[in-house]
Amino acid sequence: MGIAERKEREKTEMRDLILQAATELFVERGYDDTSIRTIAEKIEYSPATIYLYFKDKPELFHAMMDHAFSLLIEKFSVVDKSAHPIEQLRQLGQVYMKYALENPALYDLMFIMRKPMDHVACAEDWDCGLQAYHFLYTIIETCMQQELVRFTDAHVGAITVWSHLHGLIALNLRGRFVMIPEEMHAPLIQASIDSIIEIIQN
Amino acid sequence: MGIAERKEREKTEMRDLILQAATELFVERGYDDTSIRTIAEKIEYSPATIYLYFKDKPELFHAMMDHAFSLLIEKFSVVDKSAHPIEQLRQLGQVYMKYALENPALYDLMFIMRKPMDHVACAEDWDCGLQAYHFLYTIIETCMQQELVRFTDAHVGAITVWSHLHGLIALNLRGRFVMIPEEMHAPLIQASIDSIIEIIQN
DNA sequence: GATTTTACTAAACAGTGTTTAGTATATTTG
DNA sequence: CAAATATACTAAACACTGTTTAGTAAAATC
Repeated sequence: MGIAERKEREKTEMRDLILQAATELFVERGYDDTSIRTIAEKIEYSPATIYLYFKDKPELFHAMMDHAFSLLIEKFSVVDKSAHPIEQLRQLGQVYMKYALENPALYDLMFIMRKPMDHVACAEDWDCGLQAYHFLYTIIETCMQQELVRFTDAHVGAITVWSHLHGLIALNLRGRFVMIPEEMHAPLIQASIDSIIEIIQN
Repeated sequence: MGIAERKEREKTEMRDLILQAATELFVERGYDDTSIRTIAEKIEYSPATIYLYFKDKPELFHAMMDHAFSLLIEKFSVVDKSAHPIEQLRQLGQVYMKYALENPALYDLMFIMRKPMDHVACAEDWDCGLQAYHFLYTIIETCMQQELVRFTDAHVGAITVWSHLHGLIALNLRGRFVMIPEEMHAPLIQASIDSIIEIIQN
């Protein structure tokens, strides 16, 4: 049955084509200006076609978010697992911050926007997010086992670190750092991972 | 010239009426479902009337944000200025977190949403935000003068504390804490102000 | 009392996400 | 191979959206 296989291949190719066009538009124009019609126009299909591959606009952006997470998780793998746990934490943090600064639109999609999470009710509906979180959690757990950090609960520790980094990125990304000169934003964010590590260490 | 005064009074009354209706709708239905038409319907005027009082939808929501900030700043005044600086910081943080938990929609408007910041280019266009920030900055400065905290720069210190608190609220508000049981969210946020203070102290 | 200003609105415009009915083409079946 | 079916796609419509324009009563001024 070679035909069925080919059809399935064509189906995923079309899905990827839509997703890629949507991602390019979203990165350069944002969510509101990435309409179903402009995506359709870019790939030279009718708007209705997109609904044959995605239930609605939020689901399309959920798929885009999944893909963005796979890119981040891929980058997480450069963390040297044989290094000192605190060093692992530093590396993970730096990869995270670098990703956020280099892909602001995708970071926004993954951690700020409401729309891609519309169909996410329970934890299982967001396993890409859980997977990324697990990297941090595991390292914090290791740090705790070796009594390197001041936390008594690994979740509290992981969320403390994550929240701090996310807070910086999110306030910056959504234009709330107007009191800080623009050229200081990136250095401040870059330096934050070292300062938070210094602060949580025993 | 009593007529001119009355007209001006009526003008601000109408503005406030629109703002109040818009705020009520926004708090219970969110930004997207608060259309100019539904606001107009609620106050029993035509949609075009709203444009006689606000340039566009973002400007209306900017005014709403200004008002939300004035409520927060009002609450900031309960901080006991004769108390120990660290205690002042604790009180300020608690007021901030309480406000965020009790007014999630308004917090979102003030610190996350893009739309109300559309017309904000420079720092002067956001003086409500700067004013709120100044409360935190001043306390951190006092803490530094008495060598109570480990910071060498008051802006870095203020932003460290703010980012941590904001990160927690923002991740929670935008549904990214799916890995933590729902009933733990509020306690985690409530406790964070104490944990961050413990961590930054000398 | 005539004129101008003010406050408001009906209707339209161009755009949005989404659905429905219908049409060619490709595949399968008799 | 021809007929029947399934597939992939689209044109057009629906009910919205933010916003603008032209026009109309009423109020204020002269």
